[in-house]
Amino acid sequence: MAEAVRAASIARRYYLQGATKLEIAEEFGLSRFKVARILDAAREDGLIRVEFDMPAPVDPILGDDLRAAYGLERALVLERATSRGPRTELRRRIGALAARLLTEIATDRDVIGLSWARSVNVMTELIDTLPRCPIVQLCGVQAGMDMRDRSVETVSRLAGVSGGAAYPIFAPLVLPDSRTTEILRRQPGIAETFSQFGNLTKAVVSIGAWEAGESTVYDALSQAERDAISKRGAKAEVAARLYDAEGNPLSTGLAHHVLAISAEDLHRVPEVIALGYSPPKAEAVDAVLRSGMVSTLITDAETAALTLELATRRPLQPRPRRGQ
Amino acid sequence: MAEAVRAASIARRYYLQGATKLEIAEEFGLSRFKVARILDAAREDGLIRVEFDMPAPVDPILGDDLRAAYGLERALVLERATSRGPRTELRRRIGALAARLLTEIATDRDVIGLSWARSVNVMTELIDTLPRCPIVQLCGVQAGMDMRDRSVETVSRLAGVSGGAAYPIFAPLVLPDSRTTEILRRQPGIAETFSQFGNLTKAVVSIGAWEAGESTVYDALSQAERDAISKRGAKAEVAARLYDAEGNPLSTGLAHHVLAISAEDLHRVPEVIALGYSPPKAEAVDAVLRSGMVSTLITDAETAALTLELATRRPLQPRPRRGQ
DNA sequence: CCTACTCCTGCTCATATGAGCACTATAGCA
DNA sequence: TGCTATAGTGCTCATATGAGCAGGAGTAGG
Repeated sequence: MAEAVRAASIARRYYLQGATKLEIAEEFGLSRFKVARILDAAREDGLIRVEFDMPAPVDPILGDDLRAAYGLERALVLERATSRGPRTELRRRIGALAARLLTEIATDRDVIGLSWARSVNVMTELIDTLPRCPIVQLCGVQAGMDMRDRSVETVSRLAGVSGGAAYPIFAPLVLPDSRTTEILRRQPGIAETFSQFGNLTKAVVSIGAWEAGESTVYDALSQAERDAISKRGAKAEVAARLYDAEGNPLSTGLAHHVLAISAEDLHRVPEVIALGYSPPKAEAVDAVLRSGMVSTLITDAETAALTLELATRRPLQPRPRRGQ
Repeated sequence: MAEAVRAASIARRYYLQGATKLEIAEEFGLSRFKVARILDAAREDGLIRVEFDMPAPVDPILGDDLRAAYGLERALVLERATSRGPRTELRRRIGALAARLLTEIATDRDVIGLSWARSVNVMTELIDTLPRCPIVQLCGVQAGMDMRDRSVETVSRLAGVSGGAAYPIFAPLVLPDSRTTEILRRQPGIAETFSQFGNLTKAVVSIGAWEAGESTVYDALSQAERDAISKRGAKAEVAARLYDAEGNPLSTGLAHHVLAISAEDLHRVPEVIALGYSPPKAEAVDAVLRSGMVSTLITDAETAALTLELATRRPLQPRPRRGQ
């Protein structure tokens, strides 16, 4: 106990008051080596707990582990205590985190892309200030989604908040055939939006799992096409683009009848913020993170833990994002 | 928030995983200076909290502050949550801390002195193992104290546990006059005990305040003598020796009719463990600590906080203990 | 009594780090 | 436009620090 008390004193001087080990050694009449060993031992024995006062309900440890495991720029993990509750509540919290992050990191030189997803919509609703920058819709509107919340206007709304230009896509995400898709893509407004994809500096997307209820695209297809895509190994969907378990983009027939940014264009965006929450999506999150496309992941604690397990279980070849 | 998350990641890598700032800088693509600044800022902003898992119910922060303020070797402060309750309960907890400390730091080369006090008695009752070392009674028995708990035998009991020699004083602490005192001091058993005072390596004493109910010696004197001593500026009493508010030993008439170790001999003991608990004793604790005699203080959280205030209020000339 | 062993300590030297400075970029303002 | 203020950055060099090692104290076993 006497040891522990002394160790605590030393730790406080060192960690909190920033004293040098040499100073501490003199104060306590020890050699600096002894001080170093006491501190190391205290850390290893768990005598010292370093905790973090986060300004948001995020779990810094899970976040940091995810960041390190997948080579992300950062990961915001909704802390466990706040991860409970119905899915809509979880979505609201995830959206709030994303809103806060985007508000914080957006500058007036950004070009911001938004994919279609309920969580992204929640995010836009929670943003009330944003630098003057263009807002670009990354994919068509999912017909199956609830339109009553005026989600079609999300891009315009956010552009209104920002004061920048809006590049919406007033067309469905999934179309019956490639011909219709091509025609729509060449439509004046839509073509203009597509032309912005090369200028994007930030994108907010949602991660879907390739199973019922975990991807609005999945839910919109025929059972035949769902199965065909499943057979190709699709595990995850981002902006109607598919990825296998290793994070490789899959080119399937789907690619030709959706109105959405291409996987390549999305990969080229310097900052991709991906929202992927709720445990059933863990595998999909793992897959998308393996693609190296994501710079920031926003998820909940439970999904984070599951995803981390997947990361540990299967070796992860370092595939760093550009500029990291 | 993005900043905070990054800072937390960095702090975790640095503090918990022991990474060097250079490594962290490379990982995060920052300069090592930036990393240092982030860590400094995180500390200053209170983003990082260092907590301690103490193996005893002690408050490491109050203890460390007391230690630093008075130049002690250490201070054990009973944590606030456990400082509540009736005085006997508090005494039991303080005694338990002292028992644990003494058990831990005693070696077979020690000569241990005990002053008379209820808290010291509680301590001895809670000690069940001790290296083989002599136990020396530092002062006579306070007649007013409750004898039913066989406290007179404390020294013998502890010597029994230790297996070492016992040097008791079977005589009252306060005597009617100096002549009786001198005669008793020369009595065979008592003289032998007094001759051990020069060999003491550790002493456990209690701090009394010079007011009713806060010092058994005070309570044992006539009102006339109490007042006379008060007028001399006495604030604290340790082993029937008196100290003024500055921690200077006072020589009063009392010195000549008590059977106890002299202030000088007590000062010479390398390790003096002082028990001073309950808020009314804060001033006395402050006074005794100013004497530079104490190496270890054991107190409760409330008293510790009050004493700290006194230390801050009145400048404290550095008067370090020997060998520190 | 020695020997081998472990544990603990503090040393050397290469490396990491901090204090203070100089430089750049941006902003506010005349 | 140019000026100053301010904040942020990364440099130099003296200092602090860690890894690994060597010596000493204690100890169990021969």
